[in-house]
Order: sequence, then structure tokens, then C-alpha cells
Amino acid sequence: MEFSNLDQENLKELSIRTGNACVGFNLRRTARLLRRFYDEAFEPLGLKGTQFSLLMAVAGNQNATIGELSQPLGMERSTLSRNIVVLQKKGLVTVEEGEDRRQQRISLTDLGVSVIREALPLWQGVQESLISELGEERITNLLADLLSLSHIKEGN
Amino acid sequence: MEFSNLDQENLKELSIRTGNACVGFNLRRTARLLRRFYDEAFEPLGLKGTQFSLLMAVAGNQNATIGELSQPLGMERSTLSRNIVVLQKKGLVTVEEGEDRRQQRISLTDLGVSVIREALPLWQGVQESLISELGEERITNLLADLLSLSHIKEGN
DNA sequence: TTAATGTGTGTGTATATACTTATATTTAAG
DNA sequence: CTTAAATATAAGTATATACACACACATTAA
Repeated sequence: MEFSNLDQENLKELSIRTGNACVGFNLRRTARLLRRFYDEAFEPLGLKGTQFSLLMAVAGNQNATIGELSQPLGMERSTLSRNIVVLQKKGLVTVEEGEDRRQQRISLTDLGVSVIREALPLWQGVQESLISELGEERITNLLADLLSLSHIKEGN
Repeated sequence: MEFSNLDQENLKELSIRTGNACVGFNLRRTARLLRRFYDEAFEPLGLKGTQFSLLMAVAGNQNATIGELSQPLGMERSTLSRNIVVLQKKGLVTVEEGEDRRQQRISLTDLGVSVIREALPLWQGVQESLISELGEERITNLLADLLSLSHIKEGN
């Protein structure tokens, strides 16, 4: 492609082409749009979709530190640190100093467990909506592709 | 699935299963991880990937209002309003009152155009990295799936 | 043992995101 | 023509996100 003479016509054309092709843009846009879908589903529990995800990650890694949890989430530790505070304020998780006193170990509270119990059917409802929209196979492929993309490192 | 007796074992199991299956979580995680990839690519221009996307959207919709722009981006108007201010502060876009004095019409500045000219090869570099990682066909399918998902409306 | 180095987490700052509410302006009802 | 309803945007508030830096604690080297 030649980018040197960008008149009004070329810009329009390029905008459409890159908008359709850009993986990052389309990922973010779809995530934005689905976000509302998830948030509405969990709204009766006062949860956002993001918070449900984090709560489930804590459930699967009981007593993990911020650093340990941040790995599978692909999230900055500082980001995770702040997101955990939100769950803590809601009474869903506890944060306790580890033997190494720099570490903070995160666990579910009883309330956290019971909120998960109520949230899981709502999550499953959304999941089934998405599957019925795209079909099981396309969803499976999509998840595999997302996983492959998330393994990309700088320097590739 | 039965969610009523959630002991430690079931929680771990459920966490893994929902984490692997959840479209929203995997979309967000991949978007998080790719974000760094894009941001590093555009760093020489002082741009984030998100800002490049928005700049390209402005390029393709010259003189559009906030409301008009928000449609193809799938973004809240209030969000877009704030994101545009960032580009305006960088001198990349202008914001002008429309004939309808409630409207704000957004256009590229000359600097905006020249930044796009420099950014496009960088974007293409990232795009080619992703394609070489997943292959053209999987990328194409992924984009199609993302598009299908973004058409999901509440009530489906 | 003390000093240097390394590690885990939180804070400061900035952006991205959305919902609710406020404000200005336009359009429609009467 | 005046008032009520509708519309476009911004501002208030909250969360999600990341980078740079600070701080406390731990480990290693001297």
C-alpha cells in the first residue's frame, strides 16, 4: 500500500479498510458491545461482567497473591490490585498479608461463594445466547484464536 | 450443570471451565494483551492503539458529529466525547460547533493527516505480525466472528 | 552484620469506558 | 408565541486499564 499522498478520497478508503481489518480495533469494539450484554445479565447481583470474571479467577486460585493472579488474567499487577479492592469493598474477597509480608493473599468470602452460586446460571444464560447466535463450532474456534493471539510476544 | 454445592473442589473446576469458555473474559484478556503490542508499535508517534483507531475513524467520517461517530465505533457518546478531547489536545483533530449549535463536528487537522501517514506503516507491521502468527484465514474468520458477535442485541 | 540488590504491592497520573444527570438548543404542541 | 418535549453534548461518578515510581520487605554479597 502507498501512504504518501493521502487526499480526502484515499483517507476514506484507508479508514474503511483498516477499520475492517484491524484485529485490535475489532476486538475492542466487540468487547465494548458485549460488555453491556454481560453487565445487564449480572446487574441483579450488583456485579459487572469484569467483576464476575475476576471473582471466578479468585475462586480458581484461592489464597493466591496479586502477582500469581495477574498471570492467568494477563493483567498488570497494579490494575489487578485496584480491581481487587472493588471486590473487597463489596465483601466478596478477603485480602490478607502472607508469610512474606510483602505479599497480599486473596480469598473468597462466604458471601463471595454465594454470589458465585447465583451468578453462574446468569453467566450460563449469556453463554448460551452467544452460542445460539454463532453456533458451538464458531465459538470454539473463536476461543482458540483468541488464545493463540494472546501468546504473541513483542519481537515476533 | 449443578451449582448448588460449591465446595473448594467444584469451585476450582468451575473456575477453569468458565474461564476457558467465557467469550467476554477471553475477548477482554486478549484485548489487554494485544493492547501492549499496538501501543509499543505507535509509541514513536506518541499515540496509543486506541487513539490510532479513533483517528482513523475520524478520517473516514470527516466533519461527523459525536453521535454519528459513536455508531460505527459502538461507543457511548460520552466516552467518545472524552476520547476526542485527548486527540484535540494533541492537535490531531478540530472540534467545531455545527449549524445546529448543539452539535460538535470533528475533523482532522493537517498534523492529524501527517500522523496518520506515519502511523499506517506501523499499523501494517502489527497487522502482518498477527497474520503471520495466525494465518490469513484464521484472522479473516476471527474478524467475521467478532462482527457477528457485535450484532447481538439485548433480548436475544 | 551491614550494605547492595531484588521483589511484591500500592500510589500518582493518564486514558478508556459507561451510566446518570445537567445544560443548551431545537422542535413540536397548544 | 410560549411552553413542553426531544435531542446533542458535557460533566459527575465509578470502574478498568497500564506505566512509572515509591516503599516496604526480603535476599544476597561484602
